[in-house]
Parts: sequence; structure tokens; C-alpha cells
Amino acid sequence: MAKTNRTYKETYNACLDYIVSLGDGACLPPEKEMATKWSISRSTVRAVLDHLAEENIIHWKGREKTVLRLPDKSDYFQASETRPTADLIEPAFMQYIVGGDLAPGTVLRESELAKSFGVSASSVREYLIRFSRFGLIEKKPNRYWVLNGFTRDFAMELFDVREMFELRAFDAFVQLPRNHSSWKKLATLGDEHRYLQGDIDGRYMQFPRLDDRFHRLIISTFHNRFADDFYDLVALIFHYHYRWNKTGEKDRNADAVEEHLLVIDALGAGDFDVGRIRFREHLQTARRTLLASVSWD
Amino acid sequence: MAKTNRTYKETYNACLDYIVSLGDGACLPPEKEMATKWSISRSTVRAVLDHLAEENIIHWKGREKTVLRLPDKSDYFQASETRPTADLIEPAFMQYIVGGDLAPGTVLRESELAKSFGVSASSVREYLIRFSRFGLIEKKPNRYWVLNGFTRDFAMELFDVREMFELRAFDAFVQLPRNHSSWKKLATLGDEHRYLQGDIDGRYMQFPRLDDRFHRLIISTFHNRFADDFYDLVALIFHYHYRWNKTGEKDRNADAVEEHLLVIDALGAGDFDVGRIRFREHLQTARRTLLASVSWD
DNA sequence: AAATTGTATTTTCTACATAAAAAACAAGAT
DNA sequence: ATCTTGTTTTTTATGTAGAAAATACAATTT
Repeated sequence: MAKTNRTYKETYNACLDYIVSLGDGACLPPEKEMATKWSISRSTVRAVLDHLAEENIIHWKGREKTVLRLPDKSDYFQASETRPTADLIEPAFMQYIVGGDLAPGTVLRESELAKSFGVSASSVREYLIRFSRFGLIEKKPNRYWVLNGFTRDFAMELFDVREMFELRAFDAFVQLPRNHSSWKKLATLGDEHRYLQGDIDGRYMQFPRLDDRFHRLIISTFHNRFADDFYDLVALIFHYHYRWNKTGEKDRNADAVEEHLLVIDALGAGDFDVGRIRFREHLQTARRTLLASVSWD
Repeated sequence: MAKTNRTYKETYNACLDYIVSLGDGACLPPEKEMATKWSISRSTVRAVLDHLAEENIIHWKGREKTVLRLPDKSDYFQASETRPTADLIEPAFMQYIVGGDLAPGTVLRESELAKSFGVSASSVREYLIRFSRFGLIEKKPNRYWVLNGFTRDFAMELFDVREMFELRAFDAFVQLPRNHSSWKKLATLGDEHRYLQGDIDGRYMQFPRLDDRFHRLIISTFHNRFADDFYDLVALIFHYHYRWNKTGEKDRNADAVEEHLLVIDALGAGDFDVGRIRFREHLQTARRTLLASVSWD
């Protein structure tokens, strides 16, 4: 097979939504406009229009594109068909690595992964090349990939850099003028933390998203693409590591919410020194928590 | 065409060297031993032996492998044939980017690059994916690669991180016990710097190698794979940026040698505070020099 | 029995083919 | 004259083919 037609399918679904919003009997805009709207080419728009006409959802002749009937649920393509291959591989791969709790040194074969994920070897290969930038896997030329693994050393080195970047960013944050939008965002985050804390038993699963936003807000003030990039790795590790390691999840999250609030409140009150100490403590906790769940060294 | 046979060609050349070292009439060791010696498979060893026998360089029957004649220059494969595709692409690509002084936003097409480098599109693609981790290029899905370019901002952010990592590593360095091997290495580097300084006009071209070793020695004491990895990018930038920008090269190198020596001597004398100040100054100079040669912003 | 070679199988690597998507160009409508 | 559509060409994405290299296993020699 050749290229997948997910762009087409995704556009088709988007177009169905659009038709619903226009209503029955309405006319669709020029092809060019639709192409711009969804950031795709006119060719794809025309392919979509073709299919819409075939399905008798619109009448299409030249610049006449009239809605004949409103689409229903069965007209849509399945969500699984519109997802890009790479997005499909990532969770499967992380499940394989983190969920399988594989030992460092484990051999990864492209062909095996491709078979078990149900995608082509080239897709796996490209994903692995891209993923290798995180330093968790390594290629042995003419042989296979080796899992360096999420070892104790890896976690320590990861946190050393994370702390450097985040503390530097923190120092930049407190220098921001009080009317800067980031202060406003921090206050909002504070409210959301308190909301979550209000019913921690019911809402603790929502913490990871909040955690990500909190740390990205700090990091972003450093204005450094390498730091931002590095945080992608940190986020990836956290996301998947905790996904397969649920022990004490509620307590962990409750503690972290509390720690975030200590930082946010200290900053809100203008106590930058206290805030910095609390922020350091929070990073220390995060390090300890992660290290405690590392199975390999 | 399919897979290239450079492993075979490289091994063949290595084997010719080996035969020369053994001398005429000698016997080659078992296949397994040769495979281990060059870290390749027995299949490749056998392919090499096959060719050696065909060329009447050895007589091969079972475990009898006798040297019939010593190889001469014409028996070797050309160096260009043994170089891996990726090694071939890198200089070509960097020449294209840095040498061509392309503006940020320039569109890079895989097919064009492949044609101009004389390699397959897949090889170019894989190289670009790998290279993209440095943040200098970006993929527009279904479209092309865009050169983000070596802008002023990029250089500033690069140096911010470089300074963080190197200063942290520096602090770790001065903590090392005086009998640690790194101190010995630093002293050796000092001697080499002085040797270079002795005839700076004749030897200034050798400085980049010395510069790399000096900074890597410092960085290595941080024992952090992310910092090491980051230095690969710094080294790449320096290597290629100065390769196509030779203005004032001698003066630049002479100054840098002097600055390195100030650091090395201060550390050797135990003046860690002075050493740190000199080291900072050196990093500042490096930043200024690189920024001065950035054409885009 | 251990070491080595011979043979067969598996896996990787890379060029290539082909459909999808984009882009360019030509023709027609307003 | 400009906007829009129709048609053609170019480029990208991804599976596949087939050679190279690795690996596994069987047969042979020492």
C-alpha cells in the first residue's frame, strides 16, 4: 500500500461538522476557501466534495454546492481511521516499554514491533529514530535497537537538568512585571488547584494536566527552545511512567497540589524567596517520587 | 537497488591490511575469530574470504586459509565506497545549509536534496528526522521541511544552555580530588595549548580539535548524558559555522588559546575563583564571536 | 567433546513503486 | 480583470522487494 488517506478522512469529518453548522439547503463556499479553512490542498477538498456528492449529502456541479441533507453519525469516518500512524505507535510503544517493565539492554526488533503494533516496518523505524533523541533507546547498526532503559542514573540526570532549567526559569518568572499575563495565568492556575483540592478524591485524576500546565508556565518564561524541548521529555516520562504505576496515586497528587499551592501563594504574596524554597522542595519531592518507582538500575 | 554492501567492502579492506601484517604464506584465523575482531557477522567474513580467494590473494578450502600473495593498492576498495551513507549526507547537507547561507524559512524538499546529494530519498528523510532533534529544521506534514535557521535567537538560547551546563560542570571539576585523572588530562591539554601557541601561525588550524577536547573534558565531569548530548549540537554548530566563515580565523583561535590557558593555569595553581571568572569570560567571548558571524535574525 | 565450517533462516537496509496530497497551470464564469 | 473551477504535474508518505548482514542450526573436522 502507499500513503494513507487520513487527511482526506479527517477533512471529510470536519466538513460534515461544517455542513451541520450551515444547515440544510445552504451553499458551501469556494474550494479555495475550504482548503484554507482546514489548511489542506484543494485536491483534498475536491476529493471530499466528490464523496459528499456520491453520498447525496450535497449536490455539486461547478460552483454550485448545495446541502441536500444533514449528515448523521453513520456518515462519519471512525476516529481510529483518522488518527495519524505516529500517534498510533506512540502509546503502543510506551505500553510495550514502560508497561512491560522491560530491563535495560532489552533488544527491540523493528519487524517484531511492526507486527505487534500492526503498522509497517518503515513507520516503526521512523518513530524509533525520532524517539531515540530522548536517549532511552540506541541503534546498533546492522543489528537492532537496544533499550537503554529508564534507569536510576537516567532519572537522576534527567532531574539534574530539569532542576537547572526550572530554577532558572523560576528566577526569570519573578522578574516579570506584575501586570504580565503570566502572573494572571498563575493566579488562574491557583484557583484551579484549589478547585481540585476541594474534592481531591473525585478529581485527583485531573492533576497531571494541571501539573503540566503549571510547569510549562514556569519553563516558558525562560524563553529557551532547548528547555522547552527538554520538558517534552520530562512530560513524556511522567505521563507514561505514572500511567503504568498507579500505587499511591491519589496521595502523590494531593501532596503535589499542596506543594504547587505553597509556591503559587508565596509568589502571589510577593514572597519570592519563600516561593523559591517551596519550588525547590517540590522538585525534590518529584525527584524522590519518581526514583522510588524506578525498577531498574 | 537494495542494501549497500559497505560493511563487506570495509571489512575487505581491513582484511587486506591484516594480511599485510601477517605476511606472505601465513594462515588466517578461524572465521569466528575474524568476525569478532571486526565486530561483524560470519556471513560477511565468508563473503570477504570468497572474494579474497577469487582474487587469488588467499587459498581457501575448509579451514585452510593460506596467503598466496600480498595485496597491493589496487586490491583495495575506494574509500568513498566504504563510507556509510549517513556520513556522506552530513557534510553535503551542512554545506548546503551553512555554506549556502540560506535564509530562515527556506523550504527544503527531500527529493531535491536526494538528487543533489546523489543518495536515495529515504536516506535523506532519515537523516533529516535525526537532524531535526537539533531544532534547526522542522517538518510541515504533507508538505516539506522548513529551515528554522541559525538565527540570533537560536544562538543566544544555545549559549544560555551551554553556559549553564559548562559552569555547572566546571564547579564539579574543581571539586575533583587532585589525583583524579581529569587533572592530569587538563595538564596535558595545557602543554598542548602551549605547543600550539609556540607556532600559532603554523598550527592555528589545529585549534578546533583542541577546543573540542578542552570543553568535553569539562563537560564530562558533570556526568550527564543530556549535557553531553547538547554539546554534540554545540560542536556541530561550531564545526560547520567556522568551516564556512574563515574571516579572522587565526586571531580568533589565538585569542581562544590564550583564554584556555588562563583557565588551565589558574586551575593548576589552585585559584579556582580566578579560574571560574576566566572560564566565564571565555564563554562570553565565544558567544560574542559566534553572534558576530550570524547573518540572520 | 569442542571447535570450526557449511547451510538455512531471519532481520535489516535502502531503493523503488504507488496512492495521497499538494502545487501549478489552464480554462471558464462572474 | 478577478475569482473560481477543471486538469495536469510534482512531491510526499508509506508499503514492499530484494540484497546485505546477522543469526541459528546442522554437519564436519580435529
